Amino acid sequence: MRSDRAATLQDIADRLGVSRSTASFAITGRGRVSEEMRRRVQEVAAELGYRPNTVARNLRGARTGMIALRLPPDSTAMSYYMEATFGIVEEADRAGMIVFMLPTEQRPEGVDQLPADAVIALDPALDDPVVHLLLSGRVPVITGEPVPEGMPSPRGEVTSDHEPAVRELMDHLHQRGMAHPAIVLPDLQSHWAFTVRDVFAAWCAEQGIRPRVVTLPHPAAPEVIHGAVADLLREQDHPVDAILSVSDGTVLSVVTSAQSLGRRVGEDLLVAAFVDSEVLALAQPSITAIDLHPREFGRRCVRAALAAIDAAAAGDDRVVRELVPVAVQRRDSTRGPVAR
Amino acid sequence: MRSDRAATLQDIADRLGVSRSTASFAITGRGRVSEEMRRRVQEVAAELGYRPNTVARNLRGARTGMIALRLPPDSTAMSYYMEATFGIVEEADRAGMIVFMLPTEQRPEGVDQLPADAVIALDPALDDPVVHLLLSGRVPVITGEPVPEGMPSPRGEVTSDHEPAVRELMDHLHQRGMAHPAIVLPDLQSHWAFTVRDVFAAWCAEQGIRPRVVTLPHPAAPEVIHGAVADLLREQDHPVDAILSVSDGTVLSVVTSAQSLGRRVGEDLLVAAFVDSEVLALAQPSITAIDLHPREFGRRCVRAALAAIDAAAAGDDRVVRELVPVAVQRRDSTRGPVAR
DNA sequence: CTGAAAGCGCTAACAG
DNA sequence: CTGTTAGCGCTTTCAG
Repeated sequence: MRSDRAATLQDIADRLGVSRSTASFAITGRGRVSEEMRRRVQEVAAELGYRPNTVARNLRGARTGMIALRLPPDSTAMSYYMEATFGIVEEADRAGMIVFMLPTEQRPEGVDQLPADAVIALDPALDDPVVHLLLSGRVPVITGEPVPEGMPSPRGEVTSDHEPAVRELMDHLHQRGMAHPAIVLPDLQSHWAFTVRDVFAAWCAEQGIRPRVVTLPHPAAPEVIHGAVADLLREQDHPVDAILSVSDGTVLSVVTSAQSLGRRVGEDLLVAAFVDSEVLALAQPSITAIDLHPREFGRRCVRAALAAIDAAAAGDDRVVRELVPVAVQRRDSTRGPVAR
Repeated sequence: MRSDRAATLQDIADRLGVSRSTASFAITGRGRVSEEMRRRVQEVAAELGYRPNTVARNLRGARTGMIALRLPPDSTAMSYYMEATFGIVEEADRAGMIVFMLPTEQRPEGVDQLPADAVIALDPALDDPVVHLLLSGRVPVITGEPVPEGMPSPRGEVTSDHEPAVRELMDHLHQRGMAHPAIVLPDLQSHWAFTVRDVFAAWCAEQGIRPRVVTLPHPAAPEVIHGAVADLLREQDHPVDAILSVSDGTVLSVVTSAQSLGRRVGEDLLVAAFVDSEVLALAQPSITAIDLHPREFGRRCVRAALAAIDAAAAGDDRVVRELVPVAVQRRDSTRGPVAR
């Protein structure tokens, strides 16, 4: 029954012998139109399988109905970003918006004028030129995690509430007998990496413990991780009894390295990660980690983006801020000594 | 120097005292326009920071410039999809197109009339109603992996060349001493899962080996996997000496379960996965897997999509087909007995 | 309560 | 070689 080309407002109007505008008002529910008319329009619309042409609608409204999403380069392995992305897509969909992904190797040309109403940039890194361009462009940018010092300010910032969780994790490890912790950091120029490092250091200082920090290239090859773990476990004076790995991919290598060096993870060596992922629950022993609630985080990014779009339209240049709670997932890798 | 609103073709035209169309032709390079004129237009365009308004351009061209991407539900953990997505985004970008993601919980309403020039659906599952809707909709669909029997045919199919790789993997395991293999399958209604199962069964039949197939819910909880592995290893008559796990998340649990049951993976138990991911190289022992080249796969999907778009415009309804080679990554988990 | 008409920014006949 | 003009499908004043 339906023709090859999509039905337009004009088709509906013609069918009813009314004008386009009447049909439009009836469909959007915005204008003054009789109840009877609205009913008939809806009916014909349904019959013709009418879908408003979003392109035309957006052209008219000087909007695009789109949110651009920038993930950090080299993020492909982290399920965190995948989850966050789905959260973003889900919430955008509820607002009738579409999420498109920026290519990792974005050509800088034109990136300051994307066909989008807002950009969401997750974990913006200080050394990511694309993010710099984005931030100085025309479209409002919301970052997932704040921008590191030295970058232009975004129009919105959604932040995970890392500090209390990191402290809770440290306290938990302490309770389970940790005396000589080490942290394995990726060399990422992101706010998240910086925060975790600083809170770790602060906690250690408060406890009068020497903070051992190992920085590894990102992404790190297994041998590199293995070497770093071996170094930590072989230290003569105070062999490490807990290793905190910032990224979830790395922690698996940490565990297997430690095991191959004769350590029993969860017993004589505690291990945890600062970002959770499905495989950490599947591993054996299961690995304690901080659940960053990426899906909810993504949803909040979209809400911040919508707020920023409205604000920008109203000439309001306040920065939207949101804080997302996170949770420590205690698992077997930090259960502590079975027998002393 | 640049005003608040974005520059338009009219702005350029006014500045040069020419007409919009001249500016348009000069920018797109399509029309007949003097070299001199083109140069001046380009110059002013650069100066004003002109970017063509894609929304307007697409409205005019009755196109959207967008490709919709549908990932299977419950795919969040698999890095395969993330890689494939980046390949898709990258290649689409080269063609000046944008990739937006469909929400997992897509409302069926209107899905047959998406604002997209093509849809790419990865691993379409027989029981996914959204894919059915998509396939009977107006916009051409390209599937990554063929649709299972019983679904409408898509306009394009990109397939991984699984069979030779699965055979190569089986031969490899056989060489390394495998006598009693088992396969652990997720209960996915996808072509991929069906193919892998069938090739496994065929290979076993040719060798006169009894094919042991265990089907697990997807996603499977670690205890479930552990239970299945325990059953396989405890079989009295012919305890299994090789476990093939279809999904990459599951294989990690298989390894740790086997280890906790006293097996030495890579020595007295061979383990491999049918889809590779970064963590499999990082695990210890590193795990043999089939590298599906997801990035390249994604790129091919886009090329097929572009071909399908052109074909559809030309009224041509041939189905575009592509076969992507895959590669077995041999790692420590299938090294075989150190000493017999 | 409804119709006519303008226009969002762009492209592509068709004239000159 | 360039200008004029007519839309793409939609929303939204402004008249009636």
